[in-house]
Amino acid sequence: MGKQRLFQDIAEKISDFISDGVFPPGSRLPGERDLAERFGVSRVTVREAAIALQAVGKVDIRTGSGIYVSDDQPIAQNALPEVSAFELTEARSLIEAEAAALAAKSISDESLAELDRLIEEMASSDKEVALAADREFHAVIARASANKAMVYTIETLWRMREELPTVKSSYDVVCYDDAQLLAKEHKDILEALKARDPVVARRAMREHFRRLISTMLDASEKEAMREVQQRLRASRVRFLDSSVPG
Amino acid sequence: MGKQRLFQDIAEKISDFISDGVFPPGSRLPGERDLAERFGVSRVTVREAAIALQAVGKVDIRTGSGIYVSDDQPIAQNALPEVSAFELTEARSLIEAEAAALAAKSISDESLAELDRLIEEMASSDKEVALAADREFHAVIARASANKAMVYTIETLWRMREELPTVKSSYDVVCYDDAQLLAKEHKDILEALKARDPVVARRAMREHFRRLISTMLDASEKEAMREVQQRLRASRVRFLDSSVPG
DNA sequence: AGCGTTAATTTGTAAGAGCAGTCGAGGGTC
DNA sequence: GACCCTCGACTGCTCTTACAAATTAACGCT
Repeated sequence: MGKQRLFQDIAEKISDFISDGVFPPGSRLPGERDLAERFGVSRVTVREAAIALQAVGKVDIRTGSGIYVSDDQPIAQNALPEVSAFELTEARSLIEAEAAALAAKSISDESLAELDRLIEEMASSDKEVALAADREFHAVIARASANKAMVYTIETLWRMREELPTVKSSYDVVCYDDAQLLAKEHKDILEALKARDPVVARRAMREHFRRLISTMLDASEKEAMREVQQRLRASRVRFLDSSVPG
Repeated sequence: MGKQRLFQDIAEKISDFISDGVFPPGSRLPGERDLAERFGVSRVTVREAAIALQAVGKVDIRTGSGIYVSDDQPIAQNALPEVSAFELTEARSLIEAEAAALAAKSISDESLAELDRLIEEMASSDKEVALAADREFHAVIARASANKAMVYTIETLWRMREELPTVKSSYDVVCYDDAQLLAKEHKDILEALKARDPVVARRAMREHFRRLISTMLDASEKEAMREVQQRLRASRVRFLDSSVPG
């Protein structure tokens, strides 16, 4: 793992210096020639490192002047936060339930047909296909809410589910151990949407995720230590007691 | 405007080729020497362009093998979507209401005191201070939900409110034209949290945003009417001018 | 046919040079 | 004294040449 490009090493070192406050935001760091000598590498390498850092917005290279640390350092805005599978599912439960409630009032017949098709696809034995169908099922409902902010939010939540390793493993364990139950929940949601009933749609979506959380908690309980068990159980009580808006 | 770095020119050209399908995702593009000759630049410059593209994820440079176009081209994942002020407010209404309901059950006394302080700060005549306090008020409640996914989501929604120009202007018009009403709504939310009542907290938060939406709609109605009037006035002037032959 | 070695290709890094843009010190003008 | 202009030092930008290291494909051997 230790053998990556040299210029990437240099880029990381410089980046660390910036993080550690050696080079404060707005300040100018030593010239290319100087840096090359300090790191014991060629100017080309320093330059490549600088360009890589510039491309991600950490520094700003000004011709004839120097390399400057960018003022707005929080470039990590697009980075996903470290959340637990439980937190993510709770958030999805609350947010997607509201999206479903919105969708119930304005969903088109085409979208309903699409959802029908996706439920069938989720029964596929191919995990990849089933997962994609699951994702699309929730995405269609999000779009049917006719609110682009909700769509974006729900997309981001799904990215967390797939891109955060710990979350992904938790979901993969839980999601497909009871396919029939999963299918029934999706059908319940679809029925509520077909009936154009926001209240039932919200409840169905919450129930879907409530069951997922429950299964997750059961799964973790088997492997977790005693104190961890208690914390999760407390969380479960808190969520299950949450009163649903009418 | 036309004088930027040469390697950036090359990077743009290559990027265009990728967008235009000349180099499909996954394909390997010509070697550095080859590209250098085609563009009439040195190999170093091609290399710098490639590194810049790699830093933003458009290509993948493999030692000893070549430069490959990345499979997942949608780099615009961190870009905020184009949402209207109305959509954003609706989404905030639904999501922050749930965060408030969660927070009601677990918020600490310290956080409640913090919220008290922030409400006072929002009364400041300095718009900057008031805005920062508003933001922090919602952020404190989000954190009190003890769900990092909710915190991140609400942070992102606030970023939309500040970074999308059209949304920002809408909010700036609406938010401070009735400071007393705004203060009362915030106090209502705080009271519900102090009472540890999730249902009332949710309702108060929804009411807060419902009123904002309502005010926004009124404002946009007035704006639309004003535009119509102006257009009519312009037409009248034009007509009067043109109907008087010299 | 399968497998290991070799050779060609490609990226990675180095060193050195000259060009062009930036910025400040110093001198000149009003 | 205040302003402007020139000039020179500094810095980034691009090119050339050269070699090292990694990968890949061809080749020959078993």
